[in-house]
Amino acid sequence: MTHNTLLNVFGGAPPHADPWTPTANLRMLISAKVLFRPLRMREQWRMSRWMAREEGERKPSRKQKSLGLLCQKFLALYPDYPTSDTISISLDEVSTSLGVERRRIYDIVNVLESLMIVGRVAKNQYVWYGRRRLGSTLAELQGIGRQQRYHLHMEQAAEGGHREGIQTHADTAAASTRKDKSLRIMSQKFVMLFLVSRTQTVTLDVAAKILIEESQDPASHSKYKTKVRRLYDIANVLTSLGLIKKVHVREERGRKPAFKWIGPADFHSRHAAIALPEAIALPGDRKQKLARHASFNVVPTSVASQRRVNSAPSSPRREVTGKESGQTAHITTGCHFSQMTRPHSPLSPPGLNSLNFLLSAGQTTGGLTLPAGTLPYVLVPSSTLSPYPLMANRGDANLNFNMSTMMSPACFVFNGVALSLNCVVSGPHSLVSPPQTPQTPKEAAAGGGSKAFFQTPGTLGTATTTPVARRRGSAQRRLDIGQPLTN
DNA sequence: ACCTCCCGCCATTGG
DNA sequence: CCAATGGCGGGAGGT
Repeated sequence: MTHNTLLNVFGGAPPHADPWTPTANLRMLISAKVLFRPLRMREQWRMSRWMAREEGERKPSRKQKSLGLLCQKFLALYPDYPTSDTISISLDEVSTSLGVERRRIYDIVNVLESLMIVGRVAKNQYVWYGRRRLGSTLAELQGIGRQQRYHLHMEQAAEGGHREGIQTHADTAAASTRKDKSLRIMSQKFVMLFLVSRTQTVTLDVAAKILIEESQDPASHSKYKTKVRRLYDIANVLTSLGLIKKVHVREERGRKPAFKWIGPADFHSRHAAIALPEAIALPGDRKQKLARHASFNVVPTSVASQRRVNSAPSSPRREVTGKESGQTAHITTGCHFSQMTRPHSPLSPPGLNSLNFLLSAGQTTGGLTLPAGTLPYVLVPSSTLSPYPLMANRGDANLNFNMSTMMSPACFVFNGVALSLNCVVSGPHSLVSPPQTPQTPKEAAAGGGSKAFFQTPGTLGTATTTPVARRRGSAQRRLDIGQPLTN
């Protein structure tokens, strides 16, 4: 059974072949919704109960409606390891298909998104990544968790310790006006706790305390109960993902509800490509300056040498240049500009914090297809860029390349600053079509050599690189992400 | 009686 | 302005 099949069942026909609503009454519920749209949900619910009773049917029982169960149904609709990132999810269809209120889908999707099992693409539209990125996501969360010293937080919270004790790195998260104590964020933090814990066990109690403690919103400091409720929700989804399981921890005062990590523990081996040397840590001060206008230059090197490049001062280096500041930093594997679409995700703190151009060989790609709205991957067909068949960012759904910004003259905006991101690839293999596009003055000033760019023909859904005529020699080619497009 | 946590109201957001 | 999101906590089911 292919994705297509699933998708067809999913998107196409009316919801009657729905495996999750075996009983007629649910179906009726659904049609009732359509007919009586103006009715309040509560009444609809009562109505469905009534109908069920009338038909002498099994009442659902609260348990059978748990988020966890619902999540399992959701997961069952898609492959764990899809071969491409082209499976799209429509919340409408899912909620109809699973026969639940839309609100519930948001709960699930939010925690799935926090683990990059799905990615938000647009309104009512997500992409399914499955577990393909799970390893790297977990690794990243673990890294952040350590960096944030979450293990210390845990010890502290465990003994009902004081508050505000530990320095959570310069949290420059100023003006975080956002109501982002969201499920997404909570979920990521919750997971971090497991990944950082020696025993890989986390009590809801401790988790809740930490979450409250971190919440910079003083108003939420007294909402322990609410936090716990949310944690249960998250835990249910994580459980259905097979990442954690419920347990109890012994304590002098009896047992406390807790969860234990039973998911993958070795994130490193898998997906070697993604595990390549990454992030260059630019010295603090430079970050800002570089962020004003980052330009990433990639100089040809044999693929082989790339693997060890991180330590050896091998051939021509890839480098990052802050155009306006005139500063240059050398990097190893490449870069990835990370910024989030969604505010304050622990996964990618705002800022130019890491750059990853994955230049590993052997990646399979055709043209590239981008989910409308984001650019999680920048894939360059190996046929046109043989030494560098794949350029990808971290698979970070938060990466802030979205088509609309790409199409604006401003290129793309980062922290309110318009930027252009250039990846210059030189050598005989790098080929991309030169733009027939007039460039902004600024652009012109910045560049040298012919420009190539990602076209986004027609729809916002695709970007392609087109091979350019014969290229030879050491001519430099540049690949600009964020060029204004023609039209 | 305490642990879970579903349900849906309604404030926010985003388009 | 309206639809899509999703914070939030009352109160009911489960044990």
